Amino acid sequence: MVAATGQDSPPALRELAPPAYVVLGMVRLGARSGYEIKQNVEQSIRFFWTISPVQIYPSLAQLERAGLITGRPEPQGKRPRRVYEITQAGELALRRWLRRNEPMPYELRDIGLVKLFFADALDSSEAQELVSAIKRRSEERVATLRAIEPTAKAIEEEGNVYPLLTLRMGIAHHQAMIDVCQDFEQPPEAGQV
Amino acid sequence: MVAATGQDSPPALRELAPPAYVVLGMVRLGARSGYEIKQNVEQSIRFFWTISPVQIYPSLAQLERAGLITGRPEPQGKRPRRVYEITQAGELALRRWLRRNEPMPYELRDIGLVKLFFADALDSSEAQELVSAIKRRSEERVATLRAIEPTAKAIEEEGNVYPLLTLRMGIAHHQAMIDVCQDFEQPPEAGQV
DNA sequence: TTCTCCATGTAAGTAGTTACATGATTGG
DNA sequence: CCAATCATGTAACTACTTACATGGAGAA
Repeated sequence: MVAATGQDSPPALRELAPPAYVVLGMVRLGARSGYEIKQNVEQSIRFFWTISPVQIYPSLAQLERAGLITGRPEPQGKRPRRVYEITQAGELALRRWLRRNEPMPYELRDIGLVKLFFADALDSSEAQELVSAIKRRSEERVATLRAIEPTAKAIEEEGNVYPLLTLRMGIAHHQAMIDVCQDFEQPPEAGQV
Repeated sequence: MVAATGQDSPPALRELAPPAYVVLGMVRLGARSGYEIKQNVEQSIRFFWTISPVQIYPSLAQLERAGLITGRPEPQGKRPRRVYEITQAGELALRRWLRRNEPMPYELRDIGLVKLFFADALDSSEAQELVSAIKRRSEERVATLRAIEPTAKAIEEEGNVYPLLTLRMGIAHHQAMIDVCQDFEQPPEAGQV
């Protein structure tokens, strides 16, 4: 591909990029302003997708031009503020994206695992220290995720069950890493339970 | 930070970036040329770190200037080729990096989980289809990783045990996601085993 | 009054990818 | 002789991050 850089064609007509769908989905779940979207992302999907204000505000404008959300000014006193709602067209576009069966690459970038991979260069006690650093990191992550569980359960009560599912995945995910570290530190006896 | 863009100071003296350490570590494990490094990465750490030829060759040059590896030409016939070995200084630098206790951010970027997070927008059968797509993806990943296990075990026999550990983590990791999907598809009866 | 939060952006820089370019060697 | 692989690179582009800019609102 050569063209379609984004300067030449009106963004409203081009295929939406993932950040725009994230914004659209968050508006659907009740985030009203760009600021609220950022807050909600930090409380939920940031563990598998990040987005910054610099991406959020242009995405909101693009979605509004495309008629997928409607915005109206709702200033707090003299502080400017624009609040949004999803439209019928927006609901449809979101569902179409969710149904679209396209490759979903799972991209992990983890210096910790890279270091662990090369840990044979260290002597054994230092390498063990690396293993427990990795383990501690996952333990902290599990604690962070558990702290979010009540919020996710409240969202579930309101009829949105999938945020809780992704949370459980994150927890299971890191718990599995903790278990592997533990096994490695104290190898289970063969023939024992 | 404002300066230190890389054009102005000789790269040999600046702090090495992660890709350079990846290259250094791979040379230590026996990858001789840039090409071999790329091959080995594709067989191992690509699941948590990727690197392209465009990063590899400049890194090799930088490491050589810094005295952490030594290279000599070893053409295959008329095809040019440069092979490398790690130096004492290189071993030290690698160990210093491995020991350095710095934050090790765990960065996951996964459109699949994002879609799952928003799946309440779909009706229930479509959402279930998404869950099984996620599950299938992890099953395929586990199969891919299992196929690498023999290689990792061979490397273990040669005295490098940590590559196998990171492989086991990857497997456990995705197996945990599979289990969560399964639980969600067939909720376990409370009070039952 | 001063600090933190709310709210929205611009400008510049970093890290990385993809596409392309080149050409030799090996195996069928 | 033709395709796949070996081997090394350059140039252009994309996506994202960080730093900065601005200023009102509410709380201590």
